[in-house]
Amino acid sequence: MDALFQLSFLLQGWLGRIAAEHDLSPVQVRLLGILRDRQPGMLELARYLELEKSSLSGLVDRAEARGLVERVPSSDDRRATTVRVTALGRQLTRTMTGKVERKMTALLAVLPEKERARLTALVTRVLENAMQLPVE
Amino acid sequence: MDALFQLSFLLQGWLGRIAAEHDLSPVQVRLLGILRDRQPGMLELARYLELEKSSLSGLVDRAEARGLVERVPSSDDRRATTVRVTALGRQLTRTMTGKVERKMTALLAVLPEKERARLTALVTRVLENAMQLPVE
DNA sequence: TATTGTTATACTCTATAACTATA
DNA sequence: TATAGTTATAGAGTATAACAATA
Repeated sequence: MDALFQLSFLLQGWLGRIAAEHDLSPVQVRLLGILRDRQPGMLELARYLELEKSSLSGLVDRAEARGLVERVPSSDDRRATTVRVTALGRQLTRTMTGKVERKMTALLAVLPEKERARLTALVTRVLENAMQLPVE
Repeated sequence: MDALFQLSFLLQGWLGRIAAEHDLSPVQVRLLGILRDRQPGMLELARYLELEKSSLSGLVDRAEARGLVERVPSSDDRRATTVRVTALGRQLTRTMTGKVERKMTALLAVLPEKERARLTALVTRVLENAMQLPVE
């Protein structure tokens, strides 16, 4: 259905512009989002982001140079490195999340509460179905 | 609302992967989509894509090198160039559109027809509201 | 002078291949 | 040998600034 795609372009456009206001690329935002409640190794992080490990090295380099994340040597494997979000990175994430939420609230304000709940329920069912779909 | 964002990531992920199967970037897909029913000038195209004109030069260069689009000199302004999709570009767009539509149909098949219609109506209302929202 | 477009340059993002260090 | 990660290299995508040609 076309409306859902249009909406997805709209939302992603917002995300991109809000990120750009803070000189972040979409992938840097995803990186910070993943690190919100995890401290994964480089390979694990590459898997989350669907990137090659070499791509991740540069990505983390740049985020680290900006003080948004930091590499922490793994204690039990001296080859391995984990990545942790810094206080600065966390604060930046919060700022952006707030902006996004305010936009989203304004967008959905057009619907009365009952219909908003119906929309959420329908989208949630669609998402649950998506999990079952063949990955292809 | 979080579910809508999740859905937007899912759909954009599909688009990206289907485009990658054909060695196209998301922006190349948008370029071809815009050219489906228009033959705009470079500046106009840059405005649609929200790019600098210099960025567009390279984008069109690469698409032209692959035979997907072609530059056509404007007849009434010798400075201006218009961009036209080729038969090959059009065919590629059709192929990808078909794949996306099939995925979308499978995704929404979880909802009975009546609820699918309700979802469309709700999303459409939200989109209409989005037009009214301050651009900022 | 203003507008349309390209070129030069620099940076981010990405992949592949080769490498280092550790397991 | 295998695994975790980095480095070297190359190409796409983007922006800013300087430029050429035409209006």
